[in-house]
Amino acid sequence: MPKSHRKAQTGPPEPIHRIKADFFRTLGHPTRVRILELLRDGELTVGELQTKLEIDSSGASQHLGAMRRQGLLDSRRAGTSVYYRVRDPRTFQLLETARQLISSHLEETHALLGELDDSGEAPRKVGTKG
Amino acid sequence: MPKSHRKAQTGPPEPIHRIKADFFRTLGHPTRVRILELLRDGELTVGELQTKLEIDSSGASQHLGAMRRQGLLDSRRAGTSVYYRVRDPRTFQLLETARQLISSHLEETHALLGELDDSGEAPRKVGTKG
DNA sequence: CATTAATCTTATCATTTTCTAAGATATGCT
DNA sequence: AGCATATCTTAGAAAATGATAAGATTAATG
Repeated sequence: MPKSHRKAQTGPPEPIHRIKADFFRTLGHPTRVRILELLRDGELTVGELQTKLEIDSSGASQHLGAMRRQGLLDSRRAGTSVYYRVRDPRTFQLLETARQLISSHLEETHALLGELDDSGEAPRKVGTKG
Repeated sequence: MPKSHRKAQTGPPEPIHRIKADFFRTLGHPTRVRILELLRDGELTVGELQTKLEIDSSGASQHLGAMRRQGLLDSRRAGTSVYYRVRDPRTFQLLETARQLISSHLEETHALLGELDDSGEAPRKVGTKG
């Protein structure tokens, strides 16, 4: 039915979906994904993470802070050091499911590349220019 | 050990983590999360999604395209309409795990709020200003 | 209290993402 | 072909995000 151009947003911005989107967006940075993987085997200090990630203290603090605010990480202080750890082990399950999804998409993509020589033409889906 | 400021990135930007981050970033928008939830019970046309989401065709196409490129969605054309569906059901498992993680964080946050009246002061974690 | 080490914060700028508007393509129909 | 509907693409403005640099806190130690 919708045919015309320009149609403005109307209702409230669906806060539930915004919360979920914020959660995923927090995971949407290579350094932050790496931090989670580094913390798979237990807690590490900011300094240790800094070294492994090869970033400065500002970057480390900012990324860690974002993930702590999002509830992904927990921290405790010991002297001048601060240890971070993953708060909920289900976070790793999430990462694993994501890995599977990405993996099967990559395989599919790879399979399609092979068909370029075989079955006549590229089996283009809608919107994929040939 | 690291004490000094400024330390530049050195090695390659870890493409594996970039790929994972891109995946999560694709999920990092309220409209895109909503699209996945709307497609939980099966495929819908762009026009149907447009109506339910109250967005214009440009926005719909852009979001759908991003998710199709990421391998989250699949599409098929039927006449002038295009039907979109979620490619892999594990995507819903991912959403469910995310929901659980968000939920338990919200509960924790809520519990902390309650303590403001009881146990003297706000039990501030590292870095939370009082 | 001064010093040092570790972490956090703020400000600014560059980059990326999203929104909006306009138009281009594709399909079906007469 | 000409027209209508649905979807996609592009371009530029606006908003959000990330990188960098400088400095502020916090805690331990002499």
